Amino acid sequence: MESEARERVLDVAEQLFSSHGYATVKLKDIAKALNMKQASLYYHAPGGKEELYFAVMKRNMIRHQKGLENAIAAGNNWQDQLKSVASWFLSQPPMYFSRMIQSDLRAIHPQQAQDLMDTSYMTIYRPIQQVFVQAQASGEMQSTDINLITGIFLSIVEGIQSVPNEWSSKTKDEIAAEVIDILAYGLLPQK
Amino acid sequence: MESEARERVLDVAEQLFSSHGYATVKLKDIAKALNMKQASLYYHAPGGKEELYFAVMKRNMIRHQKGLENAIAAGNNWQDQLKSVASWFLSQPPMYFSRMIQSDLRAIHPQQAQDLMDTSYMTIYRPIQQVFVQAQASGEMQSTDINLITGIFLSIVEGIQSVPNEWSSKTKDEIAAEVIDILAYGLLPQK
DNA sequence: GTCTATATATAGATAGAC
DNA sequence: GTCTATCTATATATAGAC
Repeated sequence: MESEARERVLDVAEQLFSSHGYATVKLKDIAKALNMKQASLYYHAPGGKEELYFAVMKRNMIRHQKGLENAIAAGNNWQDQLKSVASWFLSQPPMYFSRMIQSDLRAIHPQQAQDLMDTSYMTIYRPIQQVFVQAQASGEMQSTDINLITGIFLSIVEGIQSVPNEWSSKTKDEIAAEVIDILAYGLLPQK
Repeated sequence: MESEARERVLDVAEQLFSSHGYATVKLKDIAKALNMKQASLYYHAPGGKEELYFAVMKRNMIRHQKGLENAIAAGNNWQDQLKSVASWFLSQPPMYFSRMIQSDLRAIHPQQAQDLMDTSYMTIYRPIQQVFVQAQASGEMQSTDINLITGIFLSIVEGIQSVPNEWSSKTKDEIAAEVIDILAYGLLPQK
């Protein structure tokens, strides 16, 4: 049971850690965004920076699990499911998967890093992978390398997250739909 | 004119900074990979960490400019050009563009950050963008949002960089070719 | 719950011997 | 060119007042 105040701390920490990474974000930055002093954070997060990061990411992943479940259930074919999944991601603090793996997890204890790797696999990677598995099993999609296309999809979503708003008058949802249409014409069975 | 020894320092620093980011990599890590002590780095890089990062990234981008130029010249149609471009990237230390922008450049002086942004635009983004511009102008590709598709392509290449080798028995070049084929069937003019 | 003050740890940078 | 020793700066963490 998390207190209201701790939730607020986690929210701000999540936004910053997600956007800029573990090492780049200082406790002072988080405190500043909350209009408090660095030391005050230890009331809400007695375990310090590393535990705060761990708690933030764990909560993030559990939320994604539910969000993705709903998103996938909302679509009747894989294109709609992926558009819905993309919308979900774009409604959340940006998730830079590759940076998490290549940078952030290297800076924390290996056991906690492994935990987050396993958790992200179960909560994020696997649900999306299953969309592709089912789409192929039912013949709605060409046979391609499942892990490859899952990874590519996640990369693309990450890419959309970081597209500057000035580059386009489109909303990110519109961009996502456009990209998935591009993917679709290549992935659909030959007509 | 860079000395042989400084080149070696830049090589190692580039590998580490590119893979894990500015804030995560400590001067001690770079020194260790070179079998020397942290303080010894200052002989080769008197400007310290920030200038080392700047020099490394600048050199990286200039090398990419030449590599991309050759890669693009090697292909007769946009698919071959992109495969060649992807091969080039995959032969280089991984370049995580979004992390550079979202994390690394925030940690250095704004003026140097702006310089690297501008340089990366000219040396990396623009050459790839031109592949799409020309492909569309000549009718070999459907009309789509140029900046969008350029960004997506870069995201995908980044994604391939970080695909663990165990996931697939394919080489990264094979993976890249496969992905571009997927893109192609969606991007080619309707038949 | 948040503060000031401060302790501790880590990282970056400098001086000078070899 | 690289080392040891050390200084300084920054960041994390703790203590205790309010």
